[in-house]
Amino acid sequence: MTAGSSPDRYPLLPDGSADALERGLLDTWDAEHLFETVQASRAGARPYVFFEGPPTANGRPGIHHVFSRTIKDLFCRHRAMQGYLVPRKAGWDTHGLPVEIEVEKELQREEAARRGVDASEIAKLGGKQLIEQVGVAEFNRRCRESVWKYRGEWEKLSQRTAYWLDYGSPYVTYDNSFVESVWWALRTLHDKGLLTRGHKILPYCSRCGTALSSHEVAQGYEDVEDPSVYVALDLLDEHGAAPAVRRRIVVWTTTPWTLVSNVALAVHPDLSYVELRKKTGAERTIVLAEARAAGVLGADWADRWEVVTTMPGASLVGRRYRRPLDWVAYPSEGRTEVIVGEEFVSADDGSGVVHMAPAFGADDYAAGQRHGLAFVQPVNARGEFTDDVAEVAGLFVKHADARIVEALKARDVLWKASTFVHAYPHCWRCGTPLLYYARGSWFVRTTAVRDRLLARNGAVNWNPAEVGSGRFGEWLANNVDWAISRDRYWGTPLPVWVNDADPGEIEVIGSYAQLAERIGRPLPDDFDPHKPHIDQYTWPAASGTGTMRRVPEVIDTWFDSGSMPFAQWHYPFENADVVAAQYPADFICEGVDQTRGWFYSLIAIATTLGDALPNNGEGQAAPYRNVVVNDLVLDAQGQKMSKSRGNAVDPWAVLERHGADAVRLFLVSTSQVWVPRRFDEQAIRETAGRFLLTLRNVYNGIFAQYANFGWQPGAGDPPVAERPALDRWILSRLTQVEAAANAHLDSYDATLAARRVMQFVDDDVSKWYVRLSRARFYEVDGADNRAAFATLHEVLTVTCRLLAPFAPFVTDALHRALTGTSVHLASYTRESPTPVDAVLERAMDAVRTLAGLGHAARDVADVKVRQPLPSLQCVVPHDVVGVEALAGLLAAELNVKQVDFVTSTDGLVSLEVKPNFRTLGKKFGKETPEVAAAVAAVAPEVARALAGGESVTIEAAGAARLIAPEDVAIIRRASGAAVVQESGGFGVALDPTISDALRAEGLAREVISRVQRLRRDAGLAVSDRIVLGVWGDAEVEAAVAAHEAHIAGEVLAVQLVLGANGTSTWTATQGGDVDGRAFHLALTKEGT
RNA sequence: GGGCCUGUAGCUCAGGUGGUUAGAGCGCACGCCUGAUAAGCGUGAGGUCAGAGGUUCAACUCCUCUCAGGCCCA
Repeated sequence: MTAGSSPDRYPLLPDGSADALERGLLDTWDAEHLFETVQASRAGARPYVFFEGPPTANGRPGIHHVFSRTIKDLFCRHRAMQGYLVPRKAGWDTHGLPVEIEVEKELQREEAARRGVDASEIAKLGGKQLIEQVGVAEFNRRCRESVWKYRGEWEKLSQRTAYWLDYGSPYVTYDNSFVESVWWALRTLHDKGLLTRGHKILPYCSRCGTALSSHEVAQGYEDVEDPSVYVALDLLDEHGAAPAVRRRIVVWTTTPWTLVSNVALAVHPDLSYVELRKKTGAERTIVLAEARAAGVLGADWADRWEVVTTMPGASLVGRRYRRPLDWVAYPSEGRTEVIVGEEFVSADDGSGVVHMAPAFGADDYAAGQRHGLAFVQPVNARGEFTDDVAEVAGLFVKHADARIVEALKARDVLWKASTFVHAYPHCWRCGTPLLYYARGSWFVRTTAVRDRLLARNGAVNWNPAEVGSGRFGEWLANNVDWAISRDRYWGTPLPVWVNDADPGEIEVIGSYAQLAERIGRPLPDDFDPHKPHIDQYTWPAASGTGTMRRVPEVIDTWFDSGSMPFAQWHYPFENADVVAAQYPADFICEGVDQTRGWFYSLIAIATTLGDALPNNGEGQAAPYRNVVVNDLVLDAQGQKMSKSRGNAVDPWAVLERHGADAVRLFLVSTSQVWVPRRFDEQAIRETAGRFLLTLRNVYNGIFAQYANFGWQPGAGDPPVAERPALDRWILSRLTQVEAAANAHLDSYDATLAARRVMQFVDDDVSKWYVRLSRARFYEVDGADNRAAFATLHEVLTVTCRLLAPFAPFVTDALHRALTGTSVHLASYTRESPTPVDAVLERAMDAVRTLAGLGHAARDVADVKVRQPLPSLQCVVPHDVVGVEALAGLLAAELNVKQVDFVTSTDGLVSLEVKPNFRTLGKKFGKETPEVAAAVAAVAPEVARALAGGESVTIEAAGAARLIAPEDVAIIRRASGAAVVQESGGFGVALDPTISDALRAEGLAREVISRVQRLRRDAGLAVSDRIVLGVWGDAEVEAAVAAHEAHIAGEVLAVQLVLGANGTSTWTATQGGDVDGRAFHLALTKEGT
């Protein structure tokens, strides 16, 4: 052992927790401005454009955020290491209902405290009242504030998990500049005729006077008892007149009040319908779905009814009928009292005939659009019938059900009425049953560009591909116009001004300058485009009469986030050059829940804007070229995490226990990111944690500990070609792994990339290279030692780079220790990696297989590895070459004196012929099994011929068959008296004979082993020299004497005292025995 | 009701173009090593490949249906 010249040239990683190591590095990065340095070092390089999907900061970030941010970060890091400039502008989504709800709850609590009642009491008042009570200005002021409630925590968590993002100049969707860009987009859409007015059916709370989002609706389902009413409506003949014999069609509804607004019936065109006549009754008949006859008429219906005809629903389509109630006049426009065909009609309940009221159901409305049906809406915003319906005017619709049922009975259209229990949505605030209700809305006419949406989507590289073609593609193919207006307060105001005297006269404002021009004066310095301030801006209509006033709505917050590619740069008012360079994105990544969210809003806006954006003309791709979609993070039991279940994981606690590296590595490597993954801390420890420990051990325990005795990279290191096979092998493997990881990341497969590198470190580096090379690290100055250090240094350094995107902390610590520089400034791949030696890799594979078999043979022979054995004979498949050169490694690994590779000509080998079904199947088809059986049973000389590469003819299945060498695999079997193990064409035969000399050698090794343990127990350093004493059993003493020099060299003994315990005072002594032979060991540290 | 995903060992996952002993890690059992040591390594036992049909000489793999779980939509 050479004395160390600079003991801390390679500093050991500290023993503390991963958390401590990572926090230390964060401080270092901070002090070095590492992120800024990386960005600056890539200035002028080709950009790799990343768009950050903006989170809302009014909720705490969870572990699933760590997940998607890890993926975003790792691809950005990889591309940066490849030399790209990767812009990483942070962003915040600041508008919208979630923010309003937070503030609303806050207001409810305050109001409750003021009145001294429970907050739930206040909630029943309805949201709008409370908001209007404090005033929209104050409400929006609070929303603006509320958005930032958790901003600090988001930034801290991002920083802690090494999600590098430029938080210095984020885009904020409520900023005036952002809003102005959104206005520009809306104005542009309007100029293209793509922004229009229409209706949309929304779940609506008549008490709160507001529509609810699907998320809110989902919170409010309750089981309630509702009417179940069947009506039988007269079918008319071809001329629209009532036929002589009454024919009626049976219709089911659970909302009788909507029958007032009935305009059509729907049947399923492919469903079978029957016309039935009562066996004992008059001529009149009824029509309903065949499958529902039993449900509607009773299980014994066939006893009482006879089938007149059976027909598909399609033949009912177009028929006229008479509506159940004629309380409202039909408008002049649109078809009425007609049967239409609709796929959504089911035969699972009801009568298979659905009543259509387009103002009160989403299906109904869509059907109304498709079939040009009339639109009847005799219900006001409070949920009451209007004065147009004298019979029930002023009544809340649900309360009118009873009166309506009475009227149906009186008109002889009621078939039967009962009640049933089902889940129905209620307002989560006040408990009022929701109505599906048509509201006036503004739409982006995405249906007008559906083909272009599909074409652009087709050009996107989706990961996984199914999301693009399936979930997202289906959604686009069935796309309906995007309703972008919201009757809310906190959002980008819809920049539409309408003449209060003529709703047909509208103007869409596309910039603040244009607004100032309209009102004829500059906007104030503190101009705020939000409600209510914006609503004060009015001007006389151009037509001469009336005033232009802004419509009350704000827009869907998804329109904000979908506008970020240009709005984050205040395009087109500023930064046209930046947008030209950074649009579209090369890469975005979000969760699957964003298919209808951000993925959609980005592509919808980009497609409708078309060449108003740079690089976005006809035929261009989507605003993103590559997407990675991640799935949910579930708990350890596979359950969705949620606050209510109490199984949500606190990311901070997890990071503290395992460190960000382990968490990131676990999340990415455990399964493909688009598969839901279970978050199990036990699993983190066992997989990522263990892996990182191995990596650290290789550095701390092997490399650094011994390199600090004096090795450093230099001219004295042998060139790779002159290093031992083991070194050349691991370097060849390294080159393969480097290329594979890089290629996987290039194709957005982070999981395979991570697994490939992890497997390399664990299997190739730790389990094989380091284990077999350990002794080479005990000295630093020989050529072989230098080769080992140089090789491991290269392996570790490159491995750090390959892992840096996944585990940015520990790889940086190691890379700095190895090279003095940050891994994040390094290049992901080397310019001139070691060439791959495929033959050597194959041979090493064979050796590893043989080593496994050898260990198994030792197990069977029950001889421990410490006991040398005379010989091992090996057989390998004939196409494995170069193994002989590695015989030494195998001999050392298995502790045998001699390793031989035997061939088929040797008597020790028998041949087995294994049919190759792949080629035989092609030649012999149905007869394959018989031919294969004959092939397997050929005589030894035939087998030998095949092994020699000759074709042979054999008799099989009643004919002569020509069998070529490629039709078989030859398995060589070692045979003889030795212990034989074999697998897949590899085999070993171990000679278990232990001669006296071998036994002595085994004893000597036993002694060495025990002395080493004693050294360690006595607390000696690995380089301490000792005086060693051995006495006891004669055979042991003889063995030690015979191998004295070797033992002394291994245990660093400067003197070996044999056969007497003498009078020395030993530092440490130990008694023991081997196979019943007792002896004593004693040692003293030199110089004491 | 529709779309998509998933179902392989106790657990977590691999298994181009169909080919006859279905693999790995963890865990478990047994053992090795003792100069990575609160580390390292080996061997082994564990599977009707969710189920049922079909195509084929041959199905974990292709097709159809069913079941279970998940996500999204209605």
